[in-house]
Amino acid sequence: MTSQDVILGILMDDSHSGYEIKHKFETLFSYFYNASYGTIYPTLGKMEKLGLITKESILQDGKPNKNVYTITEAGREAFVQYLESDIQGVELKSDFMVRLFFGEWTEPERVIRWLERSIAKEERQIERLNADYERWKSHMSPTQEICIALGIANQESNRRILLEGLAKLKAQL
Amino acid sequence: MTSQDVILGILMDDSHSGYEIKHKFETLFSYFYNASYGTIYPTLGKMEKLGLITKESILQDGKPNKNVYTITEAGREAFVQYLESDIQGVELKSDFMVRLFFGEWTEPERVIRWLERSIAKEERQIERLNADYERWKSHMSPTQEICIALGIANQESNRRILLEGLAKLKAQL
DNA sequence: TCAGACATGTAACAAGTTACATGATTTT
DNA sequence: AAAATCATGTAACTTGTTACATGTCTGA
Repeated sequence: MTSQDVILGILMDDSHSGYEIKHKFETLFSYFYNASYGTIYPTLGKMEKLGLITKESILQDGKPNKNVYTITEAGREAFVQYLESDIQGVELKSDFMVRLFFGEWTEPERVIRWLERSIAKEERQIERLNADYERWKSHMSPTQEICIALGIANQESNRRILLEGLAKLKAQL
Repeated sequence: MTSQDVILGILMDDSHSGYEIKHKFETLFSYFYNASYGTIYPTLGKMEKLGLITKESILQDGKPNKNVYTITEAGREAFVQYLESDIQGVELKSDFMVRLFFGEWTEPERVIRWLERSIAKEERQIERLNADYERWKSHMSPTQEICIALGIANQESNRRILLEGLAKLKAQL
């Protein structure tokens, strides 16, 4: 899976600018994929050269021009090819879990602070995902529903385990 | 969190070679962090130059020499500084979830195959994590227990949601 | 006899982030 | 008056992977 594949997926049902694509990453998507402008803009340029997408410049008043990209037939074929390729394993990099693993090398009070902040973060995320679900569920595909259910269930399971762990650590103080 | 921080953490309670560090990544750790030899060896070299670790070459017969690294006082201080720094947010990159999100663009049979394979994978991982826990629980710290509990709970929640999703998709066929 | 464990290291390449550069409009 | 939104793009840098290079011993 490359950023090109993900951008093709976003352009499959509608044309978008680079700015809008970034927005989609942040709202719908950030839970399992993300990319910065420094990735998005050069990738769109490369994809246009490859003939996977076409660019249309839209003049706006008061705002900068918008470059709206539309997927081509070749782009659709490339996306289908991606869907037919082997699935890559998930990559997770969690600073929080690394610290937890090495938690014995710092004061219990600090570890407790880590846990409390992490729990608060999980709770904010659960609320955000539930709100996202409420807002978009009417036009979400069945597989997208599984996606968001995975996210919510994960965050709820994290919350539960962290609360249990926190209670145990506090009992040992 | 850099690979240097994680390597320092591993060297905190015992000296190890690069090969052994890689092995630790793969067994204890791969769930939330990993690095290849191409990262480990150059990082160890850099850390030695910085005075964070010292190298001792051990001659072995029948096997290649082993470079065993030991953390220095400066290394311990650097590790403590890492533990005092801000926690970085988790980074997740999941090809599986991206495909699920775009699942409407391919045949339902393919999506069902993705789900079935993913469920089988989660089940293997759950067994592996449980086996790891049984093997190491006697010398695991309380925070390490939280770590492994997070991993197991996550994988079990994924399994549950995927099974539910699979049933729904099959019903719609 | 062949795969896998043991063991280190480099070079080429790929991928992605951050910071910089620019600037009007709208909301707080 | 400041911050956020809208909008694009590049250059320098960081980080990391993959493949190559080398070689023995052990167990299936």
